Amino acid sequence: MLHNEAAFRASLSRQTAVTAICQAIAGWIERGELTYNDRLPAERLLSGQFATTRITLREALGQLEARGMIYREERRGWFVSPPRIVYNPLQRSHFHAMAREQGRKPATEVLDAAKISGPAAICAHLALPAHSPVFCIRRIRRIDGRAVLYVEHYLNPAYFPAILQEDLTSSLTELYATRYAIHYGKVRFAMLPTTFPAPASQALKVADNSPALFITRINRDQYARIIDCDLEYWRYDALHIDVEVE
Amino acid sequence: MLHNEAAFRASLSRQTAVTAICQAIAGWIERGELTYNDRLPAERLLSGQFATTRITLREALGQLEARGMIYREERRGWFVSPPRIVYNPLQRSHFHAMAREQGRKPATEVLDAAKISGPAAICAHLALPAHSPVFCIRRIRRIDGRAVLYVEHYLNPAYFPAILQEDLTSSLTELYATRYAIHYGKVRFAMLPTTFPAPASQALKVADNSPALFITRINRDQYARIIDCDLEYWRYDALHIDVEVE
DNA sequence: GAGTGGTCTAGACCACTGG
DNA sequence: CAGTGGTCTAGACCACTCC
Repeated sequence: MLHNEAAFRASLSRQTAVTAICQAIAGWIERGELTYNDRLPAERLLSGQFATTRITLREALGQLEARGMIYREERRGWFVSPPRIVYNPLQRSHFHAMAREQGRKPATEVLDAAKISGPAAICAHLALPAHSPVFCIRRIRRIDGRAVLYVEHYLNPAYFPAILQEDLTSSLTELYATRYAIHYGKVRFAMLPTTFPAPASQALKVADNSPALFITRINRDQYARIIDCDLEYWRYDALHIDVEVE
Repeated sequence: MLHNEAAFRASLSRQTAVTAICQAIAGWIERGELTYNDRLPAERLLSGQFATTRITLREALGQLEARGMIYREERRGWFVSPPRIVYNPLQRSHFHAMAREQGRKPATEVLDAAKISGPAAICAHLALPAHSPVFCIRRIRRIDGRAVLYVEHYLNPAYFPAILQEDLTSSLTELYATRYAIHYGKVRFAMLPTTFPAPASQALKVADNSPALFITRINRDQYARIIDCDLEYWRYDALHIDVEVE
């Protein structure tokens, strides 16, 4: 099959402008000339350096983004991706502890928290009748200053009276334990790659079409009661999932 | 903050050519005017229909691809994505059974199978000394004819004498059970989003920069011995991970 | 061989960020 | 307000697929 042979050679030796640019920039990062969270030079500058157009340059940047080597902040520029956080969704999530164990600096911001009429899908997760009242807490989480996670927590209000008056900036896990004597038990989670929904991309300052890892967790307590569920949208280059069953 | 207000309004009401095209094509799919694995009209045709350039049109197609609504085959065109396969990596993987349970048609192709000197990383996974001989089986898997998975299996040869002479097109799980009386026990898996490596993109006929879900599984048998590990590269729009611990 | 997607050029204007 | 990224135009040639 000469056709396939030719295709194969081409795919091996193909040296398009885009791949050349990718290799050059990847080289800067590997050799440490650019490090974590450093900003790349402006697109017009780079396209000049590589003697090409912005369109072509942006194609290359998009490929490096897809590989998780760089990321962008809406209208601010391109940055070198820091190492991924190793995350086991089956463990009781304690974001701050997890980050610190890996030598990273965590931070949490509460966007808002309210009692709402639960959307049908959420109530189904919580095993409640549709439109039941639920607590909704929306937060974003940072690693080393970079916003990596937009999360909506939905709580069964029966188990957490007056929790909206508490300080929701710290760990919910801890709050559950100290204030309500509720501990996480079994977890179920689902995960699929998509893009950020509008509220998430706004909060994280990413382009609203950029890819994300969407993780749903349904959490039970020590009595196997469903106590809450999380809808998590992660920057997809921030995560390394690692699951080991005990 | 007038700045933020303006930004917010813009982001809500923004109706760029790209988003308009996305909505139009998404509408075709939602209304069933295009269904699973249908090919979209040619790019030049579409760009004419939307009175725009191919660059802009391709931007829109790229966004729909990121959402998992459409996919492309290298130089063949754009197609409507079929529903995702629900996959629990903690369960003993039986690809064919899993697909059939979900009403899909599975297929497997063996690319090659050989005894090789194990790369260091693989030997570490298998708890073998570096460069130990291992069996390497490379396969691709299809759902309803669409190649969705490129996988490299690495087997500890001590447990599977002469397995390379067997028919490797069917389930390894079954082969292990019937021929070697070995059954899967505990599993560990890691997962991270990246892009396809060259051999995978070639085998699956995807652009070599396109995003993929990279899943590593390390499998133990009923005696908790590590028997094999899999390096799986999935089309990222083909999967819906769902993990429930027993 | 016709038509397709993959790549690329050489510009332009706008909306936003940051000093 | 200068500079940036986001968006868009109107073309072009090449390598490949499919008939």
